[in-house]
Amino acid sequence: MISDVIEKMLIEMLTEEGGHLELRRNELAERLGCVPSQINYVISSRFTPERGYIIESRRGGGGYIRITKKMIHNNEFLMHLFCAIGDDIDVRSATLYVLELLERGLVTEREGRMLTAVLSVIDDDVLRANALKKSILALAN
Amino acid sequence: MISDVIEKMLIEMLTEEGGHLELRRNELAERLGCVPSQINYVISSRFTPERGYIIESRRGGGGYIRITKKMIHNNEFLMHLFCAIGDDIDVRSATLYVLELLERGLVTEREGRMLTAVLSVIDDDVLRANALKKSILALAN
DNA sequence: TGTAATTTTGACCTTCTTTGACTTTGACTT
DNA sequence: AAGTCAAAGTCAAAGAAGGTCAAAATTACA
Repeated sequence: MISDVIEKMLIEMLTEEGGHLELRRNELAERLGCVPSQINYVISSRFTPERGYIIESRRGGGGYIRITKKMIHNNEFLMHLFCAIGDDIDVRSATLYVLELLERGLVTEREGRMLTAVLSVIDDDVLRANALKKSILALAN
Repeated sequence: MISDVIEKMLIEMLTEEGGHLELRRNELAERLGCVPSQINYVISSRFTPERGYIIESRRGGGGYIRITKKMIHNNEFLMHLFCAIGDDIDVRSATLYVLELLERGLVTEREGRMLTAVLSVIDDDVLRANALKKSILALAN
């Protein structure tokens, strides 16, 4: 299965480069003999934020796809929290989580304020869950 | 990408000269090996008033392009930012704003990462604008 | 073995950059 | 004042990426 090959290759490159990788989609697809959108498929199905990856990209001339691996796995509590969040979360619970982060000194007071502020603006539980998870990822490393 | 090279060069010159710069378009284009209008492209796509640049120019003999980086103070900047956000904002612009907050030392790198993470998750321009504004408020006090 | 999930492909879209032909403006001559 | 030349400005077309989505193919599984 070509997807597995791509995944392995990306992971290998990623560990070689120390968790940070920038690639040219078309060039890579060419090298692997697959269509470019296959790369997107692999990325969106395996390099998800749930697994600690952050994806950024840019189109046009000089475009790229950037993959960053966040090491949240070396923090037991963050990991636990991450899983506990689930697919959706209401404002109240989210606020409680932030409070807990604060108590454990994993975020500063300012960061905590910012987080609660943002999370309370979001009016969708799924979106809020994603936002919280991504924030936690951003804190890691 | 030649545009990035030009941008870097201009920024470098700009900081060297203390935020003020006057250049000859054709001469610069020649030196960089690109068409003159490329300079215009870079200026209009990266040295925008939104990012605090002021562009003036004159045609004809002895013509020039002048770039000035407006140095406003933090409070003023927050004010400006707050207004500039408006009722809605797309991910790209939002990210640029966060970058500027970072450059001014108004947020730490962690805070910046958190902010961009959250803002990129939000899929509605109006919601994103509100989130960004609230965050900025959370920064004050 | 039939159905659901996953993977593969490709046509079409959006964004960003590069280039060049053509336009406008300003200074200097005559 | 008219003409000329030296800038800079504009704009649209072409080029260079990456993104999306849905249909087709394949694989997993009850």
